Amino acid sequence: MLHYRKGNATVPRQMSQNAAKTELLGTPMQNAGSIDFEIIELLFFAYRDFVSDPDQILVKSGFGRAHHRVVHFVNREPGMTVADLLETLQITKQSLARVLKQLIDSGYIRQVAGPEDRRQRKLYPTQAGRDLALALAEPQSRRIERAFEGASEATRESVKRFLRGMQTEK
Amino acid sequence: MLHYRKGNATVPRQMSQNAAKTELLGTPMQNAGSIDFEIIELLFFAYRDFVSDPDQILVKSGFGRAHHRVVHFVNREPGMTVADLLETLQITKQSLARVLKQLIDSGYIRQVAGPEDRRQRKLYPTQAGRDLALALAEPQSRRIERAFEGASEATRESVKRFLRGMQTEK
DNA sequence: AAAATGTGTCAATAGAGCTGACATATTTTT
DNA sequence: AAAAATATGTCAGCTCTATTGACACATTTT
Repeated sequence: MLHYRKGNATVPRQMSQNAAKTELLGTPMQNAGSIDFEIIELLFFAYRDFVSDPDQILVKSGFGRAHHRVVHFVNREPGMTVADLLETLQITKQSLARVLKQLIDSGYIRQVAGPEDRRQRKLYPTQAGRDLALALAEPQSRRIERAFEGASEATRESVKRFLRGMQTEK
Repeated sequence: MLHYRKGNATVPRQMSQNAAKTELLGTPMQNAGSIDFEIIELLFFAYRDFVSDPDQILVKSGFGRAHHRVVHFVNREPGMTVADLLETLQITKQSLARVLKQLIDSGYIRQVAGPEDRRQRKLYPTQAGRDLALALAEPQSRRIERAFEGASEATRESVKRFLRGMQTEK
């Protein structure tokens, strides 16, 4: 599954010519202390390709990955506040500010003062924002369906349970 | 599983007061065209927390996520070339250059001219590089083990199969 | 009245990535 | 031998995402 070429882990010249340079390691790192390197890499490759789909769409509108996250969660939970969004994305207010402003200026998201607490800025998608979120989710959904091809409902649940278990508990 | 507050999807004022502003959507995006938004979010949160462990270690040495990837793959496949690494990480040569240079200057990785093709720069970890890669993999491995807690071998295989299926085929 | 909260904004900075262009050494092809 | 291709390195300039710290404003809570 690794994308790089296997085998041919040639021992560097120094190791045979100069005994002092034993510091160079020619043996692949594996099975060290029961660490499963394969699944670590699988997660890396899976996620890398998973985000590549929306990334391609986003460059056309001049947006980036951060815009995707914001537009996704605001669509999933209309009325969420800026504080909710910061908590969800675990980024800082300043990081969010520019991205959110651009989405508001572009007409994908709007702010409404909270009905009870008027300090709050509740966030809602416009129809354009909803359309964008759906367009971004669609290729990701297709990729997931392909990965689950032929899988039972129990398998799907196992994968979801695993992914939930990967999260830091709060 | 969502980190943001559920419920209270209050309909914004405009929607009740001004019929012209129907553009604001108050309903959560879900079940649209059989898209499974939950697993999309699970992947996002799982990966976000998965990389947070090594990130915390790396800030201490002044390195970032890019250094992690490089040191990981060079340890997994000693003797890989710069071209192999670019292919694996799917980044450009220029992006890799700075990161690789820093790792070489810091003594974690060394370059050796290819024994057959002397244009090549084969990459090898030093012992310090191996130690770093292991230190970074360790908390990730613990997180994965926790997520697999009580899972059967078949479940582990199902998860791996799913992750493989998420990759773009080449 | 004072303190806390939710948000917005400013300035400065950093890490990671990009494109395009060009240089060098080496190997392969013609 | 000459030309083309390959592997790598490097330069300049750019973008996006994210950071910290500071401060301001309106509003709510104490």
